[in-house]
Amino acid sequence: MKVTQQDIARLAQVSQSTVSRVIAGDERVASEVRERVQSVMRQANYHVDARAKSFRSRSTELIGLVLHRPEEETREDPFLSMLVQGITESLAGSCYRLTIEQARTRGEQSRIYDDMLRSRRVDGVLYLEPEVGDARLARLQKDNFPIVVLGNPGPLPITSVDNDNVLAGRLATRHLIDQGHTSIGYLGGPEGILVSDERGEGYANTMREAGMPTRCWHARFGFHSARQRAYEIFRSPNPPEALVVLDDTMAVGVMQAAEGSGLYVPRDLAVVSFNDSILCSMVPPGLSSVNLGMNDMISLAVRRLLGQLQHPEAGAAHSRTIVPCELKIRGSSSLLVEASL
Amino acid sequence: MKVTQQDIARLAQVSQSTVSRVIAGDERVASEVRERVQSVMRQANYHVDARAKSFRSRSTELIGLVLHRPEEETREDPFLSMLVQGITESLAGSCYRLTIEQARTRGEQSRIYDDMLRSRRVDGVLYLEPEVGDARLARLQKDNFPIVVLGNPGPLPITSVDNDNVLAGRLATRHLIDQGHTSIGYLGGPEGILVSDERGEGYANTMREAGMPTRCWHARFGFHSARQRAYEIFRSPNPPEALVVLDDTMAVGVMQAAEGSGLYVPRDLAVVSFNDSILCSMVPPGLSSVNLGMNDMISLAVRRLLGQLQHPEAGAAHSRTIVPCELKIRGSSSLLVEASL
DNA sequence: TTAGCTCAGGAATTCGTATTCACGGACTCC
DNA sequence: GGAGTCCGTGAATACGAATTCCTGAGCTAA
Repeated sequence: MKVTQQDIARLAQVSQSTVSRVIAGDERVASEVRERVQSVMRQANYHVDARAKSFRSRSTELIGLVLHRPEEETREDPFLSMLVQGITESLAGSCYRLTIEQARTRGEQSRIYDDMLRSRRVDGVLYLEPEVGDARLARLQKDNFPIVVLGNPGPLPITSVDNDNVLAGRLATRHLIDQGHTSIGYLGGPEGILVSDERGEGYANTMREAGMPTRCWHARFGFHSARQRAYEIFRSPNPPEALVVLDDTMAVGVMQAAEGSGLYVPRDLAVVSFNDSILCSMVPPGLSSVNLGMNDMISLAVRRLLGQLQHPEAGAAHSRTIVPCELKIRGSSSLLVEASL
Repeated sequence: MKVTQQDIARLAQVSQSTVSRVIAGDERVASEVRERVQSVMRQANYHVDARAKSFRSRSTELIGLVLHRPEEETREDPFLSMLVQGITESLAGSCYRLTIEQARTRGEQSRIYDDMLRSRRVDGVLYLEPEVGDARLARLQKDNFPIVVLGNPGPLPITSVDNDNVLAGRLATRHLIDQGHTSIGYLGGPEGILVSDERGEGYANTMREAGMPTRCWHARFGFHSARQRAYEIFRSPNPPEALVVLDDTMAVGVMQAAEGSGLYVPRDLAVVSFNDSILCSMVPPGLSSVNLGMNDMISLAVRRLLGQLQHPEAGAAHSRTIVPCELKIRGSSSLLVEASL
């Protein structure tokens, strides 16, 4: 049988309101009464009913992480682990929990939107990599729903935490130019993916400024797809001698294709990618990668979201934070540092 | 202003009960009325209030994933991605969502237990890698709380999905013996971790049966810790010529330490590990690994849990499923397959 | 024809908590 | 010493949907 505040109240000879107050930590209840109630609660093994509480207080104490990629693409990608672990870690100490909402298709996006927002299944959301002109995002913002975008929110006045992907693309490209390369290509993700386009833009700008021709390829996300595309690139008439690659997972695929094609990294092919994940240290000769400060981004984004949840009235205000990025040079782009994984 | 069923009822000239019935898909409501109500709901942009619904129906439509490792250990480990993605994928189509509960410390375990179970914040849990004799697990079971253990539940009558870690340890060790190695060691995780002990047991049994001496080392989880420990191992007086390593992430650390110690894999050191994750294909010369059927385990476990949620009365019944495992041989343990990543 | 039955749908109740309002006593202040 | 204030507490209410109970109309069968 379910123990309720009513039961506790009866046993402790107080009213249900008082029990509720004790639980809420209301200062105004006499310490003698408080202790009596607490003792009864302990004895009766009472625990607040989360559902009733969330019904009454209009808060689920849940924040949603909205992903827009299908499982296949992120399965086994350490990026997701980093994200999830970073969020739960940042959430520790608050009353909030993380729930994951995966929007595979348009239809699912719509369902999730209704579920989360209109039904108020979560108190706020972390929105990852919105598409350009995401209508749902605009509506969320208009409804003043607590939301923080991890990435570029476009023109919308939404609080966001992002890294400067264009700059990151520049850093990577600049580094390869500094190494003396002139034939540098860019391997991005599927067309229309913002981060991919932005990094590609940084690449293209830098190349143009250096008076060098740009060459861009696209692949689907993930190791296998990148490896396959890289094989094609190396078989092409005039393969590049250096590649900027969208992310570490894909870059590892590229490096493997290079090896399979008889190219030595970094001598025959230099590679630089993005994220600076654990993979960079794992694969010889070490993968040069732009550290995008994801951990900082994540904890900042969570902090911003928690702030919004605590001060819902300050809804109009929004902020856009750009986390600095930094190139980590490893063996894949420079003979000098080959030993340092 | 919040739109409620009451509002819809007024607009559609019916009672609130009828609106509720329409939403629930009750057959007994006249199709004419049903359509009228549905049309009004659409126009008014009505959505069920998830909190009220969960309060009344006593279901949060949430399942919890209970992890027992601190963030540091799983951060960037593709294993967690696999887990999370597998679960959300298996959950697609059901009304349930995933929330993550990370139990870092004893105190947190207790808090989570109260939160999830006693407060009924989730409808059921997937319990990962319980510790031996986990008291909370016993209580959960006694309370007939929907739960499926991913791993070994010990002597408790709890539905579980597991792989045969002892057998997996045997397969790995047998393979190394078949390759002609005689000096084979085992590098496990922290002492007292069940999966690690079980795989080590399979290793030890097989070695004993072959009349070979066993040598076991321990390291903390993760790439860096394993790499460091491997360096120590290779510097020891009489280093092994083959190693069975607890998981892929750690094995990659071992292989890197081997390279750093001037040992060539597989010639000077053969390595076999567990999980058969994407990492195995990523690092040259390919990492031999026992595929533990994690994807099958995950989808099975979710299916079992959903079954329990649908038929709570069948609480007494429990099942223990062992997913088959299979050794994938790659370059790290055999010169013959060096080319196959 | 009428007792009995089916069925759509309305009225009322319920879930457990948080919160508002009200009250009586103790206290302060002029 | 009376008016106003503060404080601890209890009573009552609200939250929104699901569900139970009930009613009245239409139907069937004897």
